[in-house]
Amino acid sequence: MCGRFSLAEDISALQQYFDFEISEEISPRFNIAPSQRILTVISDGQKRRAGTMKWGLVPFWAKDEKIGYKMINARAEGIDEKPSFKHAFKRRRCLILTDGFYEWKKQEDGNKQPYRFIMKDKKPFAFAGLWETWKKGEQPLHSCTIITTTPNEVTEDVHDRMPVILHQDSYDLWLNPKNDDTEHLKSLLVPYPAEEMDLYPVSTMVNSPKNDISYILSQLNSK
DNA sequence: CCAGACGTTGTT
DNA sequence: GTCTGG
DNA sequence: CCAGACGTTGTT
DNA sequence: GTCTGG
Repeated sequence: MCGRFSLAEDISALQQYFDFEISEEISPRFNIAPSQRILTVISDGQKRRAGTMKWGLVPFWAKDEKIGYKMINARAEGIDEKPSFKHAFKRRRCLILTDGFYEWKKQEDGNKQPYRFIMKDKKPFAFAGLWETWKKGEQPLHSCTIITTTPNEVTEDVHDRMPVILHQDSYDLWLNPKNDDTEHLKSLLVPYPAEEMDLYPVSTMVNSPKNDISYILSQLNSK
């Protein structure tokens, strides 16, 4: 996991829900893939600031930004010890905003069936992420990664990993750049309660008129 | 010591 | 930058 | 992560 | 099978 997710909400609703300031335009998408720019929230120590970052962490020491293609996920286990993640874990944690994510289940006939995971209350939510700044010539590149953990009772039938989803009351703790309580931070990186989540199969994940945001929303509303 | 990797998921 | 493997 | 290509010749 | 692009 977590290779794909979505962001179908309109920005003002997200802004109200997550309480951040933003100066960028973002567009809703039903299927966000690695290497694309995704909506993140960080803390400057005072306020929550939102902006886009490229999905695929490029550590500050990287010589080649292509390394980001291998850094789309970070396992929660040992995240504070891995050379690629330890710096970001200590100082650069972020939220990654979403309203659903996808996992593929391998069926007996060999085909893969995509499933969409959402909250039962259909509200947006946030993955725990890390971010970095990398100097690309003159232009700094901001990139990020999504942290994964073991599955809960809803996701385990489809996949053996799931993204770390944070509770609203732990956002500030996670984002605070001055928080260096490693054990406490790591204690947040656990599976989200299955009781609050829901899933349903989706027909296909290719770009098509049937897979735009209105289609996804109509599926949500018909449940 | 230097050189080279630094990651995850899933194996048609 | 920092760790691992040789 | 999945989906889709996996090639060359010859050039708008 | 393996790499690339999204």
